[in-house]
Amino acid sequence: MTAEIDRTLAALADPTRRRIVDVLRKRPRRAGELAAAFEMSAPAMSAHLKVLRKIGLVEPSGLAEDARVRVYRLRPERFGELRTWLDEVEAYWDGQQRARPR
Amino acid sequence: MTAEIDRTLAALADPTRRRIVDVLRKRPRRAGELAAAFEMSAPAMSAHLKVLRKIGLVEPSGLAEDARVRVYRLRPERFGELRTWLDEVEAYWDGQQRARPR
DNA sequence: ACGATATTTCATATTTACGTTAACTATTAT
DNA sequence: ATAATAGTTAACGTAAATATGAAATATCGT
Repeated sequence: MTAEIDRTLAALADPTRRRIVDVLRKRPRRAGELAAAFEMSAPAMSAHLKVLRKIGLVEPSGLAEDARVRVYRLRPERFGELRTWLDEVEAYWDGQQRARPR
Repeated sequence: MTAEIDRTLAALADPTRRRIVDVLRKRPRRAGELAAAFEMSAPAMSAHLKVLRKIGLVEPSGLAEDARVRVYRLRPERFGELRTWLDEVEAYWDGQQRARPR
């Protein structure tokens, strides 16, 4: 679905959100932890997480001892469609066009 | 350079620009051809092409018979950094990092 | 030279995105 | 019960993105 690629790209276009992905790549984090790490208000971070959550790039793993906290983790499998599209774009090399002179 | 990934994502975040890439993936096109194909004014298309051109995702191939026209073509090698980042993100696997064959 | 054509730049209007503070909900602790 | 904590939602201001028409630039055709 090409609309999903668009939404994935829109979600990742914001530098803060892309860095959130980078941080979560190492390990899951609490929402407040992320807000502090990015020196940004909790509502602002919540909005970013909402965007990422809606397209499914991150997910709150509800298994915290304290039910107030939300630990977000990455869902790397959700990047697959974007990667497939990128593959196709780069396959242009194999198509009619030939390598550019260096 | 992580800033370049950010700029690449920003350039591709607009659905029109992503589709421009898709169209150019098949073959190079004239600017006016693209404006017509997307049912959009020439200035609007020109602005989109400027964004893509600035980060180097497309390039006007200046060797047209008619010097008025600009034929834009894709530069797929410019997607490499984004792809590398995507590879790293997908290397995350269920709470653990795991190597991924290239 | 003159008018038509292709594209970009300019000026401008509208929409959208992002950040902040305040308020709300739910949960934990004393 | 009351207060504190974690997070989200609401309201709102501002900055940036995108579209349009008009004008500018350059080239082609007659």
